[in-house]
Amino acid sequence: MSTPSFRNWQSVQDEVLRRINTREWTPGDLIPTEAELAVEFGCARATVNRALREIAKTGILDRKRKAGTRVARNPATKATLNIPIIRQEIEDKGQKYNYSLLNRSIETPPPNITTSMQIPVGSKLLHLIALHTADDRPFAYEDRWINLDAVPSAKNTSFETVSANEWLLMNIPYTGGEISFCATTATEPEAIALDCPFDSALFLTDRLTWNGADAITKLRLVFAPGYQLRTSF
Amino acid sequence: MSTPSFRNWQSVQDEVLRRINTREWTPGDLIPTEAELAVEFGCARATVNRALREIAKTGILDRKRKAGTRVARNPATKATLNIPIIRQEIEDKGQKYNYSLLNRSIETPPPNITTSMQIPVGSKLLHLIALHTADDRPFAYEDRWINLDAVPSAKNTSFETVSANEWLLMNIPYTGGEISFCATTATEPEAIALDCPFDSALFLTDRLTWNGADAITKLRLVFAPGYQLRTSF
DNA sequence: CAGTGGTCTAGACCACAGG
DNA sequence: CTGTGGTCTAGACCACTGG
Repeated sequence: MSTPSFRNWQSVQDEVLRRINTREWTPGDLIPTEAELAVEFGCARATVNRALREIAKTGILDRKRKAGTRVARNPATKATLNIPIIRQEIEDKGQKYNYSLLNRSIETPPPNITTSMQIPVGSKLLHLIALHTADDRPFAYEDRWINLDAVPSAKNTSFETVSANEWLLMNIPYTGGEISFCATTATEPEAIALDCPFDSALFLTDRLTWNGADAITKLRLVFAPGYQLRTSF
Repeated sequence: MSTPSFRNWQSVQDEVLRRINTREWTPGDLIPTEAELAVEFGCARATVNRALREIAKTGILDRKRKAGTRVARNPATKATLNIPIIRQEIEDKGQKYNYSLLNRSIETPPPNITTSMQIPVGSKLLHLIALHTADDRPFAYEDRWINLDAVPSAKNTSFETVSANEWLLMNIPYTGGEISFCATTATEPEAIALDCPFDSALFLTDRLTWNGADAITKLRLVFAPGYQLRTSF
């Protein structure tokens, strides 16, 4: 068998994936070492390393020093979600975006907010409620708390024309966060703002953003009926 | 300012992210070239390349040949979703998993299935309906179509003890797929199987899996009330 | 056309963990 | 202790694309 030449890491990656898909290497198998593959493929070890590293990141391969590289037994599918600014999400669909602030106040938040944001009980946070619309129809209802200790400049911002969504992204750095999705029925203010029946099934996003150890903002986004979150893997 | 030495790509990455977070480099800015940074950091260009490449993958940097590297203006947050086998998802929570097949038949699917799977109208597919339970309580209701042309061996599999979920993963390679999430109200059979009211808001996952150009399976998963999908970024 | 990122190479050293 | 992956280096060539 004349081995064709694999001169770049992508072709090496393709070949490795082919061998996995054709069961030439089956789940649980130890595959040859980088050095061996480099010889076989006629390329440098760094090239093989790059290819295998990228595959390992998808979970299809498990790599351990000394133990070698194995085909994973139960590769949990991984998909990458894009979480755009709402305005962009709407404008990308060719629709007209609009934003309106329904409420702005500084309050003591309910306990579930303080605990998830890890903030002293009794702290006051900026509480914003807003509605995002697409082509003048309700799109998403936003209920947000902002940590004024971490974002003092929010105190002097009205958020009447610029959504907190965009303002925070443009002005406040963050290092990470958590996000969760679920289905819920509308609360009364949500049903009114989104102009849908009280018992509608709505898609809900809950988001918490951190800058280092400081909670920046906690956000509850309820989408109008029909919303879908999509991605591919 | 005495520049400390950055001898590995992770420390270079940290330093670059620090400069972005501190607004030393602001969104839209062109940052120095790899070669310049390599000199400044006292490391090889490949090291800088690795660091910048990884950052670019998160969307925080935009890189273009000749144009250079810029701090992205609207970095859409990216989160990685783990889509485990349902059994693992349940067992990871320390609960007892059970699976039962409610229906198995070979049918002509409704048109929305044939179109999304890009299959000739009138083709017959294997149709499975199953219930996954956690600690003997309904967890998810599965409605699945399997393309027998792409997976002929499914015809001889009962799917009574092994869920299609696991059987397919263990036996059939795939190259990619699409997934979407939304909220829905229960259909009658779903409400009965999941033992919840008809108007419950349920979390729904729709999944389509491909092997090259062949659709393998299309799956509608409806979760019992309270289900949450979580991740971090 | 020329500047920038993208990649490959050959060799080297290191870190980790299996036996 | 030794084999394996993880990474760094210096140099080179290539590919794309902006001007």
